[in-house]
Amino acid sequence: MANIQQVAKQAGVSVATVSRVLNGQNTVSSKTKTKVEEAIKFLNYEPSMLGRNLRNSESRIILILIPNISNPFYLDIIKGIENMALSQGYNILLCETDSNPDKENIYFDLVRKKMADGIVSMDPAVNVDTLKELARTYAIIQCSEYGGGIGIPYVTIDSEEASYRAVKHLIQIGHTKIALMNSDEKFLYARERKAGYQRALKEQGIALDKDYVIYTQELSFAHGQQAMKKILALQDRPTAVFAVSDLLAIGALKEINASGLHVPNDIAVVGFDKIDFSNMTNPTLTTVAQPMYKMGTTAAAMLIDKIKGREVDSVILDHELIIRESTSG
Amino acid sequence: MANIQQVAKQAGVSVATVSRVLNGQNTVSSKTKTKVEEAIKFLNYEPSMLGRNLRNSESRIILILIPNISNPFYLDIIKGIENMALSQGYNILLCETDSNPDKENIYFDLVRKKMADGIVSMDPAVNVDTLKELARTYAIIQCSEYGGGIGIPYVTIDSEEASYRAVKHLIQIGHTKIALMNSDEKFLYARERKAGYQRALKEQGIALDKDYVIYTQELSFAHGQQAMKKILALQDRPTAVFAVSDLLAIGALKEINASGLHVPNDIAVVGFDKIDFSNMTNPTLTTVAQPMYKMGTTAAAMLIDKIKGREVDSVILDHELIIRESTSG
DNA sequence: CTGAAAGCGCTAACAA
DNA sequence: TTGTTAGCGCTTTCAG
Repeated sequence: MANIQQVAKQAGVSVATVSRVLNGQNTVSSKTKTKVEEAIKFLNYEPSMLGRNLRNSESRIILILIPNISNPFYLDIIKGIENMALSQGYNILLCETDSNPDKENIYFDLVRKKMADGIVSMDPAVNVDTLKELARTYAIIQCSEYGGGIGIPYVTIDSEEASYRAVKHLIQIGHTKIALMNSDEKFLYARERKAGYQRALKEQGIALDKDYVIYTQELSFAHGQQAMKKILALQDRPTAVFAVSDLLAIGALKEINASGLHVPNDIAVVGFDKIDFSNMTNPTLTTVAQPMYKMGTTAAAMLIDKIKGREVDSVILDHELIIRESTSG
Repeated sequence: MANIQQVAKQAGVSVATVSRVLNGQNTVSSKTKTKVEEAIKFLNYEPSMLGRNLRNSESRIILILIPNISNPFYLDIIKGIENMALSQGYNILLCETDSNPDKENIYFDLVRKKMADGIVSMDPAVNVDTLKELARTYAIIQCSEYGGGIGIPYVTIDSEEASYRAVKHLIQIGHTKIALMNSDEKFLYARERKAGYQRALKEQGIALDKDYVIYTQELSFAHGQQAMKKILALQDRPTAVFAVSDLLAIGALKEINASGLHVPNDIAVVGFDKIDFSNMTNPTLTTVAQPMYKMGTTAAAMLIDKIKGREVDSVILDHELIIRESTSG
């Protein structure tokens, strides 16, 4: 547990010189450098980040805010953020908010108390006012979800267009009775995905049936099952379902199977997110792929730029429709 | 961005007094306390953890080492660790090692460099020598997986017994031709689960068929599929499969379905871990439940004890066999 | 009950 | 090329 002083003494130089060697400055003669390196090795010295961080007024930690760690949707984004962060000497603190303001506040405190240098927020339910307030002082990026027009840079995909393409695909393979399984429209992405759904229907002259639009409280398997139950109970049952999340869609799949109907012959299903499990279901799930990993690296790079005081602009990434068994029996 | 000096000046007291108020010491008169609190509010002061951490030689961060963030197995353990940590004023840094020594080393460095106060390791493939070496100086707990006898405290379940019960269940419902889908036996849990499998067979006088023991390189869906392919190709096909992980079992399920056979009528399947998705498959999966959340809280509590310099003993928690559709048509 | 002052381990401006 | 020294923001003796 040696410190820089002891290394300096051991090497017979000053702490400044040791610090220079530590930080790879080339203003040190190779002789002294060797001496210092030997002393470091001899004493088994490891520089303390606590001292360095205080001195530099930085923590080299970035916060990732997600509503729920169990949602596989976030996995690849997180990996992207982490790898980019690591490559720039940052570490990530993964924070599950449960969309609970108290828990959010614990994590916001971390940046207020200088224990974190910035935040990548992926929580659509986060307290937007607090976030906006924080963003005035601290580096914050919104990822995947963004509360439009609150002036925080974001990275996302074009949800409206993605939704439009998914529904158009269903129409092209012959469906006209298409249900939408959506989130609460308090979320921007929910409004955008509904808009895309409507545009596709309208373009093909299909009237919007209000009964075909079902809202769920959560993007979970169980809520997908529940919603599908309602859809199956409809008088004029739709022949296709577009769910705004794979977890919902997988719940729907299960429910359809349980009712003795066949996917896709009786009802076709499209999900959204391309989580790993969407390829493990029976049948495999047609879904919209977001470039998760890239979203993560982009968000991290933007955040680090912001931390360093540089200007950053929002980014919209591409998406892709993955056609699999649930729409092509 | 006020600091403690400015608060002291504003309140007309010394920094020591401010610090006392901050830390809730009751050696401050209520008058001065009020003055200080007003100054804090007035200046919008937030104490910096960088300063405090350096002074206290602690980071209040604990590391969680997992091989792969995508494995749902770890989710509840992580939640348990996090909640316990939070309640004690610690934050968690989630570290995915990819079972890659270089990446492990990045994270080990965090504790060497005082950026983390301790480690909960859940990586069975972690470099045991390094871990052992680190454990001499730093607080380390092994969770769920442990490399026996290396002197690091651990929390886990009795894998041998759990495996024994799972296999016994299969025997009780009439199976005698039972395959074991196992991990590489370099992992202790793999050896223990095999031992439980053997004990159950032996107890019932069923001879061990070497062809029925299949090893997979990874605990993943894809590897479960592959392994199941091999099992299905066997001359004398087993009527039941016990997989040491739900992900393997779900892969097996998919493969059996694809081959036109029926679960459980043709082949019964048992998994291990009770991940969320084990209840979403068709049919739902019989599996062994580990008390994940409790494992997490226990590990965190043990680690914090260790950080504070207290003695800690290893813990073995209970498990439970969850019988569902994949073994009871 | 309160204040002065030392120091946690490090970096960087300035001087030599 | 190297050393001296002043902090970064906080906690905690020790004195009063």
